[in-house]
Amino acid sequence: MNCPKIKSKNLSDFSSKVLAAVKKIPKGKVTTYKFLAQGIGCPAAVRAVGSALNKNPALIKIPCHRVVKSNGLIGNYRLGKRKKIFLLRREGIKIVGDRIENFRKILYRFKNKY
DNA sequence: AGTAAGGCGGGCA
DNA sequence: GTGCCCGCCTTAC
Repeated sequence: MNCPKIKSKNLSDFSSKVLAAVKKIPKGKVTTYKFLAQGIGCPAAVRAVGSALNKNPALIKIPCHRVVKSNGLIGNYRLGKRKKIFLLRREGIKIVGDRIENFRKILYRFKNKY
């Protein structure tokens, strides 16, 4: 595919974009795989986004736990869903079961669509 | 190089 | 609301 424009040595172009975008998510907010995909100009690559995050090279630096499903569910996480929930709660995000409360309100949307 | 699997989304029953 | 199925793009073997 040709969406990615930036080249990187260790990371694929795609991953680089994804990671860069994730870093922009403000603390206390969340975004979805879909918006993320849109944000990097590949709205159809939602799955690929997940893959990229799964191989997250800098798990700590990159707040991948702030990325959830578009239906408000937590979704999965490299270190386990449980851990993801823990991290989110620690940022003030409330979670009930597997669902985020006030999902709509704390949802972060990317400004630049491409 | 071919194939399977994955932190998903959307549509429909 | 749930569950199933198909499509999507990338990465790993």
